Amino acid sequence: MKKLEKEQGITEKKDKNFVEWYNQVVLKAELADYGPVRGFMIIRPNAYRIWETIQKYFNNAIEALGVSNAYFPLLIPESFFKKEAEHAEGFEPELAWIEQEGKDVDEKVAIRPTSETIIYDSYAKWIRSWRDLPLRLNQWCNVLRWEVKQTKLFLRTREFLWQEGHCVYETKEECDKEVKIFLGEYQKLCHELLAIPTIAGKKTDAEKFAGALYTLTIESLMPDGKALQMGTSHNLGQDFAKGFGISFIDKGEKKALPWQSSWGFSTRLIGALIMVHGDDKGLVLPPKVAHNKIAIVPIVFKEDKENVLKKAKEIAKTLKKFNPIFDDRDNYSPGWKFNEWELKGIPLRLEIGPKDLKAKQVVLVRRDTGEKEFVKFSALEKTIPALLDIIQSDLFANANKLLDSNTVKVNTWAWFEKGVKGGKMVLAPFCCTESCEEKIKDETTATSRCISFDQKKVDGKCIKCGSKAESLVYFAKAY
RNA sequence: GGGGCUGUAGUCUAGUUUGGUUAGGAUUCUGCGUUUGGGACGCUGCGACAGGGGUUCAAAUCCUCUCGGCCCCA
Repeated sequence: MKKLEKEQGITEKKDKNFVEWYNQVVLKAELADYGPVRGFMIIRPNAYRIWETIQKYFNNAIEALGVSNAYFPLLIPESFFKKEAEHAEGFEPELAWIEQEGKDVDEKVAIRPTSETIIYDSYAKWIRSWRDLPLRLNQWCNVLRWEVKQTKLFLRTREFLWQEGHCVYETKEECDKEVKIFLGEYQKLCHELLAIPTIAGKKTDAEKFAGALYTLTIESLMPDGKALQMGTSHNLGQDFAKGFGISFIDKGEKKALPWQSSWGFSTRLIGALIMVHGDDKGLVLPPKVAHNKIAIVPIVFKEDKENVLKKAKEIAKTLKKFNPIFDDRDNYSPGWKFNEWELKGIPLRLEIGPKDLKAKQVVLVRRDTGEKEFVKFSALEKTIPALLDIIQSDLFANANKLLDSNTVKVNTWAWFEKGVKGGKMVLAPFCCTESCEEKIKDETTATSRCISFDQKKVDGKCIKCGSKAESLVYFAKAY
């Protein structure tokens, strides 16, 4: 019996061997699988559901902000990469070029690593007047970046799914404002839907998006002490407009260059979700992310079999809006089913057996805490939504505690080193020069995560070089 | 970029040191029956040496190349 447990459940402890634990959860909860080509993953239905939930949530949010969805081509002509030098330089090492041997090809093409260039080529044709602005489009798609680093399911794969928003504005002010608004939407998505707390800020020049004026980011800390970038929003300035010939006639009847933004998050978020909430039994889904919020397990014996099943089915029907899984498989024991639904992260389990039938009640069990509660049939429809809300907010509160207790403010190099080596998110005064950033990376492997939005007075000295600090900056080892 | 480990069924694994039965076991899966309050049991059936080349009477085992997987460090 023990052997069985070992082979089918999660056998690694989250706090003992995090890497192996993570792989087991992803594979055994049937979230993803390895593809036949190195660095590519198969997203299985359990994870794709999560992605669809995220999409639905986010589509609602951006629609309210005047963003429409669209789709642009997968392949990008080589010449497009030459129109914005910094951008091209940043992505060049990771581009995958299509080779068509023996065929007559006009121009070399690459698979998109991101879609700025191909989208802005169209924008140049579409934008004529200030009346065409602002233009706000988003696309859901896959992108390809030929990573040479170790790949990791959801966190770093060569192909991944994401959304990328691309907006065009008349003025810098408008652009600045909305770059921040979209970042705020990301933060809301992480906090409210995924129950993952984040820190918001601005990237240093060394870490900003290739070709951007500046990049805003939200960052979270994973349980193994590595930071994960959850979403970024860039003010691209006017360089892309220049490069791609996007211009408009402004209200003063003069030709003007617009300001542009782009913003994105990827299926990485699913990786974060697994890492932050999962436990030694497997995945833990926040109720709002879970498509199936309840697993109903009837406990049937020979005698009362028919009655128990009948009542269980009836309950399943009344709880339809929670998309319950009705598990009446007779080839598995109840214990087996409990373990399976725990592994897969279903937020609530509802047990009903002959004893419960007599007492007109069911047993409700929370996935996150394992807490059991007897609930009368009549109270079910009220209790369940309330319980789901509590689970959602408890998960966020716990994750928040973890982030809080692992965020430290330091002002000496010794504390800094100790902090980042101990897997903390470290807030330190920093001069923001690339040379200092490079040194820190060499010595500690930590990188700057963001310049905190929360800048009271900075009168300290740079943690590394000792010259006057410019800002308070978060540092951590990162994914 | 540097280093290490590894490849036997869907999964885990024995066998490799010292070449030699029909490659053994567990689990999954198929089917039947008995079961069911924390990974049930009996019987039945299916399923594997990553690939190429070499050495040999004989290769999962030795040599070699290729392909793949995993981990650590920069």
